[in-house]
Amino acid sequence: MKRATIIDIAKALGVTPSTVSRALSGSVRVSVATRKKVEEKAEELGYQPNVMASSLRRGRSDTIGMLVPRVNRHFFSHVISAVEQILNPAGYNLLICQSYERLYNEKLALQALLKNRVAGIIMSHSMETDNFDHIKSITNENIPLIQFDRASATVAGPRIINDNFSGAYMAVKHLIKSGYKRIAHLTGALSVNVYSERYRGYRYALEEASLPLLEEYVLEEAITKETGFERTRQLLETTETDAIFCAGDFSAIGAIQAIQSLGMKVPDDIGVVGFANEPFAELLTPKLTTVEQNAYDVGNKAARALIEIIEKGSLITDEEIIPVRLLVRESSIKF
Amino acid sequence: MKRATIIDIAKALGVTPSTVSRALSGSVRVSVATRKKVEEKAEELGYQPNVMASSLRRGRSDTIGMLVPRVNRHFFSHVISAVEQILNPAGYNLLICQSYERLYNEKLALQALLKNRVAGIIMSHSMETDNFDHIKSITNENIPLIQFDRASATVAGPRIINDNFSGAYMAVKHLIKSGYKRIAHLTGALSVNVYSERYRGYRYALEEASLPLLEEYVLEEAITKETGFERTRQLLETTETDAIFCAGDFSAIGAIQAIQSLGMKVPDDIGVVGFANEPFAELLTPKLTTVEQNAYDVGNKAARALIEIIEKGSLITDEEIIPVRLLVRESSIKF
DNA sequence: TACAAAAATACAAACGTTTGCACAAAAAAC
DNA sequence: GTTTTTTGTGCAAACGTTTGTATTTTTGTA
Repeated sequence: MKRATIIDIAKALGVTPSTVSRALSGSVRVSVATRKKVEEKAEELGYQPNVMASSLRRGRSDTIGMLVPRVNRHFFSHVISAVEQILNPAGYNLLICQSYERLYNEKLALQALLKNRVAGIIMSHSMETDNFDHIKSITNENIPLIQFDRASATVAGPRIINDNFSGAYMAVKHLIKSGYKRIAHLTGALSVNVYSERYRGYRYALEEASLPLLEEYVLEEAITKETGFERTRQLLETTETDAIFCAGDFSAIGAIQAIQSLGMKVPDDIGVVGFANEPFAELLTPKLTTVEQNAYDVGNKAARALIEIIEKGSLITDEEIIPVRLLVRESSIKF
Repeated sequence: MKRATIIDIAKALGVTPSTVSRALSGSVRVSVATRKKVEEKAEELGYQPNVMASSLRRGRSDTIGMLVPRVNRHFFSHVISAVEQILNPAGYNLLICQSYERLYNEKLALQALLKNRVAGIIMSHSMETDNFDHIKSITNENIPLIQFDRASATVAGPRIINDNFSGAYMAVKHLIKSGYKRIAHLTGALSVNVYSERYRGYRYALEEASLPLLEEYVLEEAITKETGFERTRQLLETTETDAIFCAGDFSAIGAIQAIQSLGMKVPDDIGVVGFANEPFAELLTPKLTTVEQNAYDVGNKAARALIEIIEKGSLITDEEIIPVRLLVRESSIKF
């Protein structure tokens, strides 16, 4: 009834557990004959190595912790998939946690990863996170940490981030080129690098075109469909906005619905651009112009950087910026 | 530099590791005074229990394995969230794996979970899975297993599944009531319970209305947007279909696009109903009528059933059917 | 004050691996 | 044919907990 151990294999074969261990781990210090016998016996007994015992003895595990705000975001789920594609073949497996955008959950998850003695962590912090001490304590514990997308420069270690500045710049420049002049910006907490960078890109594009940067055109805390809707109605009732650059596709939906609810048309009356290229973006009417992020590259680079640190002990602390792409569709072209 | 252990705490306090262990685990056999001292010292040293050592000694872990086809499906991600809401407070954490709809990955993931000695598994199998031996071997190993959504009755243990039959029946009955008569069905592999049940509901609704069940109206392997598109074009070019019941929202998008690409209109010429209520369903034009599943209930029940088995050793093998809801929107009402 | 009962703590083994070191047997070198 | 080297195994300790049993200390009772 009990699960087979290397001791069972050893006994059955008349050798010692150490030999079995060496045989299974592919050590050179064991003859081909015994290795074969051990492998056969292991198969026969349905042996599955006990990773706890192994990790305990070796002082490290082959589990990588991955902490994201939510798994069901197009970007994050694709990063996860890319990370798995690198990590699994390299012999690691992923312990995936979600913060659900809450700082409290983020701290809890980090604790859980610590307790599980993960070999490293790949994370993107929550929207509420504006203090990074709990993340710094991870690197202080000497656990390799890679930040991606949402990342603080105050935390040591590599950061793999999207070119939020250029994405925003391209988006707003495109709106200007399309003839829009009073461009508002719906965004999230500016304490999050992602949003501050997009805001910077927005400002830069306006400056470049000598358009004024108006205080009342920039609305924080507008990142969900609901808040996007509310802020947009408010905006349209109090200002002369003719276009909205949203820092996310969800708020862009809200914006479009608000615009339509006021009897105006997208893109004829108001132009809209989103960010992230969620799957629904091209299904909306009008199809949403948005900025596509290269989730595959982000995950790939993050995973490789982590392996580099774990296996080579490199102490790299740099920022890798992954290019983004503006997808021009219908919501931003008026004729 | 090294991480603190209970031995360090014990030494610092002049007691034995066993006392520390009991103090931290809240055993009654330890005085309040020492418990307090231990807790303070633990805090001071930044002690984090080593779950590997603990699990190894106890012979079981507090990790639950969760295996789903993909995390970025509306339904699955919400089930995960519901499961976490039950399991985390109960002291368990989740090891989430994805099969990406491939049998090979599913087997690999199950192996990984076994090696990690998870205390139990909550899973929904891949679309490719038509043989369940690898899943049965889990229950043979005496690891508590809960199947949800996609589940085989040949595997022992509880199954928490959506009322696919009723959902399909309601959807098709609704189409019939709306005046559609030649209703086609786009679905997935009928070896998957989910699809066979939806097919059964479809047939039942047709029978009830004395409508003929036509061979050429039922198309398997049409579950993605792309295959939905192709099958629908093919369908419209060779038959007199006037409505399509899709076993998933993704194929419904494909169907709608195919219909529109042939110059026809939804719902006026062809009615469409989907299944799953993906977030984009209500954003489509026309808004997609679809069947909503109660992911929260599914996850909740699955998690509770698992805890029941782990902690009480119950040997329940039953099927819990979670009600679904038809969301009537625009794509299925012609005037 | 003595003694039993209860409470608190100590002891030691065990969980299943891995690995440095020792050692024997076989192969190679002289 | 002896010595040296190589190759394959065995021995035993260690990783950090938990827990049954033994032992000590405290409390309560006569």
